[in-house]
Amino acid sequence: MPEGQRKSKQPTIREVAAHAGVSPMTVSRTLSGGVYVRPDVQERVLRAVRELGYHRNEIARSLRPGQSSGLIGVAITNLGNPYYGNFALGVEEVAARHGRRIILGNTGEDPARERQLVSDFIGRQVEGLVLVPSGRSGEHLSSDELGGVPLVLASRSLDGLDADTVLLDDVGGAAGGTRALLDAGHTRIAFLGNARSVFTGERRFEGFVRALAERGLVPDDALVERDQQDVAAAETATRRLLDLDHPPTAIFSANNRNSIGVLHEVARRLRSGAALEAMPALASFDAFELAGLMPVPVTIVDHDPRELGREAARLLLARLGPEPSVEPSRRVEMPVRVVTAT
Amino acid sequence: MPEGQRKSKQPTIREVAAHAGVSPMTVSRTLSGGVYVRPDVQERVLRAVRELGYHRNEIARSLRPGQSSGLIGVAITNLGNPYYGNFALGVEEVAARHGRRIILGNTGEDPARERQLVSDFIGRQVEGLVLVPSGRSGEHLSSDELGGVPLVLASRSLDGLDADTVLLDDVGGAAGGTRALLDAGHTRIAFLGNARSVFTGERRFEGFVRALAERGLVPDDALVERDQQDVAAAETATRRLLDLDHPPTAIFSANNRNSIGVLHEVARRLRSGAALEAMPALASFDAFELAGLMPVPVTIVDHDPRELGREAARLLLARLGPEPSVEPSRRVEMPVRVVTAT
DNA sequence: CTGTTAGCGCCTTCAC
DNA sequence: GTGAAGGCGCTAACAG
Repeated sequence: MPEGQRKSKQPTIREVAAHAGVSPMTVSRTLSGGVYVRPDVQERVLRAVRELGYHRNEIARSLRPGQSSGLIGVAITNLGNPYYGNFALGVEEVAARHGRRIILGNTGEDPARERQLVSDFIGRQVEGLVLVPSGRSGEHLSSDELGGVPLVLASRSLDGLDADTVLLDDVGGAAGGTRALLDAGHTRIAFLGNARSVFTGERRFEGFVRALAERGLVPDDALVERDQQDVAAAETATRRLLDLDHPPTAIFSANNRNSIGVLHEVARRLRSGAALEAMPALASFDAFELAGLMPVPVTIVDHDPRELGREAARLLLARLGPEPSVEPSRRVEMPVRVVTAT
Repeated sequence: MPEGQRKSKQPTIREVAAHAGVSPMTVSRTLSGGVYVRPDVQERVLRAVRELGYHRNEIARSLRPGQSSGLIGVAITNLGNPYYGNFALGVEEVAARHGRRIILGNTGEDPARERQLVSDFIGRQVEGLVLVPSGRSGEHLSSDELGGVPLVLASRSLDGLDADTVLLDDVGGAAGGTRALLDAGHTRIAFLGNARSVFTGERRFEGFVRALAERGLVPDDALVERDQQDVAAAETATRRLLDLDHPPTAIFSANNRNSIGVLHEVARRLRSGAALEAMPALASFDAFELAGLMPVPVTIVDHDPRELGREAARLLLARLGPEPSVEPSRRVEMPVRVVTAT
C-alpha cells in the first residue's frame, strides 16, 4: 500500500463553509438535498462549491456508520479475453445503474493473487464481490473470511462453497453443438477442450458424452484432447488428430481458443494442397468473429457474457438490501444458442 | 449513492485489541510491520486477527492525512471491445505492481456519463485518472476541476487540454498500411473509417492521404466512407464501393469494425458466385483473429493495446511521487507494426 | 516496547 | 432554519 503521498489539493467541507460564510452542516445539508436550508443560502453554498471545485469526500462519507462504500469488487481471470471484458461490462452496467462503482482486479488464473485481491477488496469495504474463481478451493471465500460480504461466483463453481453462482448451460450447450454434428451425419467426432481440472472443461465434456450417448455412441479416447490452454497447443492437437490413420470427420471444440487453433491447422493444410473434403467440420462452444467466412462448416454454441455479468450483478444486488438476506444461495444457468454460422 | 446499508460484520481494530488484551495501537503497529512490538505480543495479536477474520479498514486508513486511497480511476469508452479490455488490463497490471487498485467505469462514448464518472472518481479520492475521452471538449478535465489529481489521456487527445497522453502512431500506421497496398500495385484504394469528429479517425485518414501523396496520388472522394460505427454499416459501405462502375481494387480500413464489415460483404459476394479476382485486397488498422484464413490478401497494422495501457499507467505513476511533479506534460506515441497476415 | 491523545472529513443527533 | 458536539476506524505524535 502506498504511504505518505501528495497532499491532495481537494478542498474540504469546512473551506466551502468558510467561503460561503456558513457552517459545515449547512453545506452538508445543501449537498444532500437542501431540505431545511433557505434557498438563498443554498445559492451561496453552491457557488462556493463551484468556485472551489469541491467534491464531497466519499471516503470520509462512507466511514460514517450505516453508510456503504458503494463499491463492488470484481475479480476475473483475464480481462484481456473479450469474454471476460464483456462480463465485466455487464457487471459494471448493472452496478452503475444502482449507484455502485466496480473495483477491478485481474487474477491471471493465480489462486494466490485471487486471495490477495479478495482480501484487499474486503479491506476496502466493498459491499459485495463478484468472482470468477481461479482455483478449485474456496476456503478463503467462506462467509466468515469475507466478514459476511456477499459473494457471487461466475462461470465456475467451487466445491464445498455455498454461494450464489451464475453459469452457462455448459452441458446443454455442448450437447447441442455435438448434436448438430451428429445430425450432419458425423459419427467420428473429436473433442478438444480444457484440462479435466477446469470446471467448464468437465461440464462441456459431459455434454459431449451425453449427446453421443443419445445416439448409442461413446467417445473414442484417441479423439479426445483436453489439455490445450492456448491456440498453439490446439493447433498441435488438431494436427495430431488429422494425422491419425482414421481421422475424425468433425471436431467439437469446447472453447474459443481451441476453435481458433483448429481453424489455423485447417488453413495450413489447405494451403499445403489438402483436399477440402478431407477437412473436419467444426462445432465451437464460444463464438468467434468471421465464423461465416470459414472454409469448413462451422456450428457455434453462442452465449452472451455481458448478460452473464448483468445476472451476476443482479444476484449480488439482491443480497444488498438493509436486511442481510438469508435466502439460500441461488444457482443460475444462462441459456446458450446453437447456431450454424452464415 | 446507496444509503443506510447493512451493518458490516467487519470487526474493528478495537475488537482485535480487546481480544488480544492489548491496545489498538499495538495492533496497528503489528499490522504495519511490527517494529517495536514484542514478538510474543505480535503472536497474540495475529492470532486474534485470524480468529476474528479482521481486515484493516483501508477506507478509514486512507482518511488519515498524508495517506492515499491507492485507487486509480479508469474510464474507458467500451469495455466490451477487446481493444479496451486489453488496455484496462495493462493499466491494472502496472497499477497492481505499484500497490494500486483500479476503479473502472464505462462511458459508452457518452460525455455526460464521462463527466459523472470523473466527478465520482475525484470524490472517491483517486490518486490519478486514466481516461479514454469520449468527447472533443475537456473543460471538465482542467487541473482545477480535478483538484490537482493527475490525468492521463489514452488513445485520443483533447483540444486545448494539456495532459499526459498516450496514443498509437495512427498516422504512421495508416500510412504504412496504405503503402503496403500501393506496393502491391493498387492505385484505386478506398478508405473506410470513423467519423471525421473522432480523433483517431482524423489521424488515420491523414496517414492514408500522406501515403497516397508520396506516390503522387490523391484520395478519390467517391472511395472514402467515414461514418460507419459498426460492422453492419461497414458492410453497407463496402457494398456501395464494390457496386461502383469503377470499384476500388483495395480497401484501407481504419479500424477493426470496418475490417470485419468489409470481409462480411466480400464473403457474401463470393457466396453469390462473384469472382475472387474481383474482390478487393484489404489493409486493416487493428488486428483481428483468423486474418490468415481470409480469401483476400490481408495486411494488418498491428499494435498492442495492453502495452498502451501499461504506458498510460507508467505516465500516471510518474506523477504520483511525493512532489506534485510539475514537469510539462508528455505525449507518447506507441509504435505499430505493419504485417501481412499468414 | 506500549498506551493515550487527537484528528483526518463527514453527518447524525441534539440544541437554539 | 441553522449550528455545535461527537464519533465512524485508524494511526502520527507524544508520553511513559
